[in-house]
Amino acid sequence: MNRFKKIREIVKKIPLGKVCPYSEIARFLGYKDNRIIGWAIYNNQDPLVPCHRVIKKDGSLAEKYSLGGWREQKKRLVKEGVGFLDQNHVNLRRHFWRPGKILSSS
DNA sequence: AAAGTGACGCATT
DNA sequence: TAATGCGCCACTT
Repeated sequence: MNRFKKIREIVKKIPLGKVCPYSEIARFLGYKDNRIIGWAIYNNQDPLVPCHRVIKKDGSLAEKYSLGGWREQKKRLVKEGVGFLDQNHVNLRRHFWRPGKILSSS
């Protein structure tokens, strides 16, 4: 049931300085609809959920970042050391992370 | 209770 | 190459 909750749990596990695409989270949890990831953190006020580390698969940021738009999101990421190739494209080569890493790291 | 809405991503046209 | 359609779930009204 609480897929949203599950999703947020995953998002919480994204390490500092890393980013994770919506689709990876969805796939990890067995969901076919990537949109639910965004919905799960839409208007999310929980500071424990680093929703700014969740991005689109091509590295671009969601335009409707709830806490101030993608520019704010970018600011947060840069602050964590995440590099950008373009104005709204994360350097996935360096900062890509996927939920599966939880398994290999523990 | 039913319908609308909402941070995506891929296949097809 | 760009635009459109589908997938499919929880929350709000």
